[in-house]
Amino acid sequence: MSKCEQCIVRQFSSLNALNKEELIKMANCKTSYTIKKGEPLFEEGETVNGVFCIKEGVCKMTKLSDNGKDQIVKLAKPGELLGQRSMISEEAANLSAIALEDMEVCFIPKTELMGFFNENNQFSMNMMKAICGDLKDSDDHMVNMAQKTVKQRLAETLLYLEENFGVNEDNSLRLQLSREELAGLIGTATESCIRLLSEFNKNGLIELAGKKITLLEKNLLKKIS
Amino acid sequence: MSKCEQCIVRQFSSLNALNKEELIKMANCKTSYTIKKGEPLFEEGETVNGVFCIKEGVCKMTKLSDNGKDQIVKLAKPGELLGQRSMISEEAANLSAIALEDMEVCFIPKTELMGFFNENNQFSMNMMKAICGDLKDSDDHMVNMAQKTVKQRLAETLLYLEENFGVNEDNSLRLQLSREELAGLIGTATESCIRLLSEFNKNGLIELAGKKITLLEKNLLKKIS
DNA sequence: AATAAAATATGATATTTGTCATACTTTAAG
DNA sequence: CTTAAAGTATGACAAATATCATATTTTATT
Repeated sequence: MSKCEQCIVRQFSSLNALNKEELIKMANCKTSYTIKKGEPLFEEGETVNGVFCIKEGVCKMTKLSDNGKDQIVKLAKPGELLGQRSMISEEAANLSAIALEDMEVCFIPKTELMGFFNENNQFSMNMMKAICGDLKDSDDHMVNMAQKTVKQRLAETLLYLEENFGVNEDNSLRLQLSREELAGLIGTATESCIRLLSEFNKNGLIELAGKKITLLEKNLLKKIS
Repeated sequence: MSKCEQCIVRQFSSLNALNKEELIKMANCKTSYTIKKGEPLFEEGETVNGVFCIKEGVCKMTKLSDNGKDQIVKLAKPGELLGQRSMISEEAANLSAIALEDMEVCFIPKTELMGFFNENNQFSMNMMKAICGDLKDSDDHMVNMAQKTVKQRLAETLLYLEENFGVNEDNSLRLQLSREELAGLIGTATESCIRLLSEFNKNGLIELAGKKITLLEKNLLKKIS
């Protein structure tokens, strides 16, 4: 069993408030999982009795809309915790978490975390701040969905993907989403997404090479968004 | 200075976890305000060093979009606390809070609340749950914005307004929003909102009488949404 | 009560976006 | 390597929505 104490990603999450003793306790009760690309960590409606800590890989948090399309509500990367909201609300998961890459995650059971809540105020505070951050992001995202055109949202999302998930050596976006996923993220039909990508490509804003997307004119993209 | 102990709305918010002693402390540091319809409690970008507790009246939480339109992110009613997110994140307000009716609110300074956080775990937990509830609502709202048509969102919103804010004696929606505000809530142009209201009216789903809106065929509205 | 201002309503039209059909390309499976 | 399946691309068209213009109604102000 690996030690939480030595886990690098811990520093980037609410867990950085835990002391040595608490980390040892946590290491003893956590479970580690390997999740393959495309597999779920948990799905909408499931009861998640604890929290997942992402050690490696990126996942999408999606919600199935009435029209049958999966809306991507959020992308989560190493260091982030998943499932906090459902755990705290004591409700079933509102979103599904699906691996976009092979992932390594640890599961920390609710009972353990609740103990930390009661004993470690800084930890509670960190957790609250994380959720508050999610709330702000969600509100902002909602306003964009409501008020911006698909073109604006695509431009914005491309910039977001580069900023938050980086690029490969060839400058293409590191996180490769399918066109369908990208459409789900910006909230549009897959064909519309493809069409606009083609347009951006023709206009020299981006370069398309198979699944690879490279941002060429970030200033112009910013202007569009 | 009125006593928090005897305030009815307290029971509906996170504050219901406070004990007698804490309530007395709070009563001594809180400030009460009367806010007239149309006036702001606080605005986007302001620093809010505490939390507002709504005693009476409803307010809208809005965000100004780049296109100049005000998107209503949330409606808040008596018992709800406002400004928690900014306070906890230690950031400027992300949203403006504007009174939709004459309001009575109390302001509780941050310093006081932080003390309660540290001493009263149930209070922290309540606050977290409230924010988690907001996050779920926001995520759901976002998916609706992205995936539903304006017509669906209007139908859904009308039902939401009746369910959450009730009706007058004549069965019309108690909370009267202007067409512009309603448009801001469902995320569309004012004209589109008016047009669809007219359509619903013609089809007998609702009845329009000036600013008054009465839901006639809730089952059909539900079907549409 | 008279007038101005704001809100509501509706038509005409342009734009955006979704849907369906189909072709092409890449990936996966045998 | 071959074939099927999935993903990507594009055209044609329909539907949804925004925008602009203008009329009507309501509300506020003097």
